[in-house]
Amino acid sequence: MSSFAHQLIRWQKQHGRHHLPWQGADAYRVWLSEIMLQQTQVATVIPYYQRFVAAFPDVAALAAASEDDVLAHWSGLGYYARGRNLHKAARIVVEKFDSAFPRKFDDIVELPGVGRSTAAAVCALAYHERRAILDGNVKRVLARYCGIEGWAGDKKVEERLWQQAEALLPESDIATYTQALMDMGATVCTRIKPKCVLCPVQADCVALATDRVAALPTPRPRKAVPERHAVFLLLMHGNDILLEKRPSSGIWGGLWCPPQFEDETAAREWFIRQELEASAGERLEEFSHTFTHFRLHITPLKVQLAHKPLRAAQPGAMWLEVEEALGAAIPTPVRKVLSVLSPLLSNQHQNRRG
DNA sequence: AAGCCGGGGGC
DNA sequence: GCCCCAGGCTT
Repeated sequence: MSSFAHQLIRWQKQHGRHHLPWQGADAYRVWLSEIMLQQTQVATVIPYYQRFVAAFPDVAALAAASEDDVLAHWSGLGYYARGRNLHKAARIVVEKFDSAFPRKFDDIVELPGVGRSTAAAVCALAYHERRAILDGNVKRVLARYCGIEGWAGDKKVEERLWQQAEALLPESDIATYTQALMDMGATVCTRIKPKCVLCPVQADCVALATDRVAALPTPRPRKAVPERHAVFLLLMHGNDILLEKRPSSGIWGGLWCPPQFEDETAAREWFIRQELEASAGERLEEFSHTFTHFRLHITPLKVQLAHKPLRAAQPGAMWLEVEEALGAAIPTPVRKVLSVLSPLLSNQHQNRRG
């Protein structure tokens, strides 16, 4: 066994994390945790994971649930395609694998939302199979340990990292080793101010030996984020608000939001076309929401309807009490607006979904 | 290869 | 503010 793997396994037993809620769990829960942990930090995931397994204790329960219910439990976690794919995958597992989470890597990696690294993580952690993972932690650890230059998003760089990840695998103790890589990256080989004096492989680290720890891994090239504007039309009737289900592709796919417009003029035109009559209108305080690739400035426009709408809500739309809406599949900025709208709600209720 | 897809932690 | 996080999918 390489010294690298041996040192990591030894380090893990004494200094690794041993109380994460999905550790030692079955393949379903390991898979669920891995999906939630994609691009999301452990501390953020834990409360979502706890609520999720309580609601959907096994893959059959998840498959039996509605996509809407699944997304309601995903609300606030972001990257909602993960939630939609998770639900889709659960139904595939029920149909194609008789409700037993697949045992083979080739089957797991075919599930929607599961790529090479996530499939390998499930195989290594749940099945103790000899598979290499390559997530953010591993990329950082290997870039430093092996002294690999270049942004990991670059195809050639990523291929080198995969190659090293495979080459350094131990013959046994795969689950412990895999967890060690991630725990090391999360607690010792951190992005900023790494604790090299505590590192079990400091003696062989190329970055440390060549004084490049702070420079590796090479950061992603940055671009300016464009600014966009939007109006949220908060159509109220008493305590009820109108929400529309967004198309499954694009931002906040499959989630429930107030009607959204590019500007106030577009919102007014839509309002008139719907033959609605307002008894009062109010422009609420503008706020902004930042995504990875743009910043959205949101102006909430609150309108009290004079009469109850004659027509029922159209398909893909629904009227909900504000309090109910806070328990639905809504993105964070909508949660923010609804919380302002309903200041009488108790803190406990507002925080229920985290 | 590059863009899209959220939200938050930590500095 | 900035950068990244137990990535994968689409174009």
